[in-house]
Amino acid sequence: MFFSIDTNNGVAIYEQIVRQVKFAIADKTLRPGQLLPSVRILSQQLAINPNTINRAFQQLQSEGVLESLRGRGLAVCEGATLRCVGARQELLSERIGSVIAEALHAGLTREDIQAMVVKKLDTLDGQVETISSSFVPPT
Amino acid sequence: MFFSIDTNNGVAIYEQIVRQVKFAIADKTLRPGQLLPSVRILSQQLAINPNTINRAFQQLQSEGVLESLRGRGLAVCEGATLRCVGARQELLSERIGSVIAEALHAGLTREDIQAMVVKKLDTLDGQVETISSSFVPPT
Amino acid sequence: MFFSIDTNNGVAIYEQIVRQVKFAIADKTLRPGQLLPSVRILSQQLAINPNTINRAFQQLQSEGVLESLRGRGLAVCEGATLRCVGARQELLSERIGSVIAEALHAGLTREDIQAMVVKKLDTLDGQVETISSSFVPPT
Amino acid sequence: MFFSIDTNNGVAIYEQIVRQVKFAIADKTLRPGQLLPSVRILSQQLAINPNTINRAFQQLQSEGVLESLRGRGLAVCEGATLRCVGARQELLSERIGSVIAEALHAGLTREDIQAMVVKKLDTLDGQVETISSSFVPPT
DNA sequence: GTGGTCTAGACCACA
DNA sequence: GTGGTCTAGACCACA
Repeated sequence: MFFSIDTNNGVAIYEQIVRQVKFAIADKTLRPGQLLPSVRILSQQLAINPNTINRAFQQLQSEGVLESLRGRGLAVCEGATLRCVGARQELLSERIGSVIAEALHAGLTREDIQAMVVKKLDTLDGQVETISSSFVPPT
Repeated sequence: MFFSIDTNNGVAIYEQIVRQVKFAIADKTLRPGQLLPSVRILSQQLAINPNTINRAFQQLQSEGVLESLRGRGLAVCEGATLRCVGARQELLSERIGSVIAEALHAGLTREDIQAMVVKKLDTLDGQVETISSSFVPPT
Repeated sequence: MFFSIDTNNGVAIYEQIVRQVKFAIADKTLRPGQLLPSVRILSQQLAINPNTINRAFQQLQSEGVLESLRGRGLAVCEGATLRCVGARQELLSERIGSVIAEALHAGLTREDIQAMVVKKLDTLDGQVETISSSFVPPT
Repeated sequence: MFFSIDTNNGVAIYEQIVRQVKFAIADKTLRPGQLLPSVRILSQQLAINPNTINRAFQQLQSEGVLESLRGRGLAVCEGATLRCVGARQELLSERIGSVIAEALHAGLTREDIQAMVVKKLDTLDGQVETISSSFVPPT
């Protein structure tokens, strides 16, 4: 399962799902044509109300990332991979920018901030299996 | 003025105010005994409803950061500085951790993430004080 | 319904609600895990604005007495019973102390005050359960 | 000085002054014709804004308890003593009733409440010099 | 249905 | 002038 929901980070749950679907597509964990887990199953696994999953999937359809295959479920659209790589870059960049802006505004120095980032990377990176990145560096 | 409100970053306005007051105290921009700008004035300057300011200030009182001086205004409590330095550390650490967890989950490597952080630092820190950076700002 | 609001006794409405929720928990009228009546319903029954109810509930959350179950309502926290028993003792003791201090200051004797208390107990306690009183109710 | 102001008991400051003037008159600490301390002096002694004292004194004039003597100050009205004795009875009875109602509502028994009253009397009565009471028992 | 946030505007006590 | 409380009503996320 490629979703992990954090109900205390201020990001709406449906928004977290939207982001993570895009990330999984950028990642090629989900490839064009591939079906997503059903709303019912996801709702059980994440202990999230189906309406919330639905709302996320509807937004992904309206953005042309997912498409409905009658009677089969929701599949990743053709050409979504590239767009999701771009979207990932943008989504993460925005959030990182917002956090760093707050930290600078709070009076921390570059060095303070970089130290905190490294510390968090040390803590969190170990917890995830290392995956070779398909990340496209900032333009 | 030491407040800057972003109505689109998912963080509630009153919560942003709470954080920034704590930051300003940690910063010694606001010192114990000092009066805060009045609710009405802040409300005008930030174009935020007075009730929203009030809610933030109520929370800060309940946390022992501010105290009400009847008819005069709200003042920073004695001993708030140290506690706010701790709070600042915690608040920023949490948010940075959340963003980095998301970035790792999205498949980025340590190096990808650090590169994005440096890029943002160059952009944002440069807006304040270009000299302090040893990197060439990208603009 | 375990709430009774008096809009003319100087105590803020939201504060009366906070106290009475704690009393009901101390009382075991409300037990840990149990859901409270919804804001909308309480607001109708008490003829009080929902925001006022909300404010009381917010405070109870910040004190760790209630917790929000997303989309379901507000529940009594585990372990709240004991803390509310202590809080009840303290809240009532404070108010009784304040009234007695005023009565003594006004020149009444211990005996005067105790007589007034007995009289009030006879009147008010009789309204609930006349049998429990060993005094003859005055009215 | 016969005033003692408690800014944390929920009763408005001007209301506390009104009550205590009436108590002092009921008590014969203040007798008809006698002048009250000036607003300026009271304001200094109580560390209360003169406007607040003024508001209390205006209410006492409008109730016929005090009268203005041109160029001399405010004096206790003729016949105020008896009315203040009645008022004292009523004011204290109301407040005591309100507290006892709350305690009963909170689930305490008569015995619980009387025990708390006795305990408070033991604590507080010692602090005040014993004064023979001119208290009129409940009708 | 649930609570959470925000705006708009009133009235009050106090300095 | 200051903050504190309350009402009225809107919109949102979630179950």
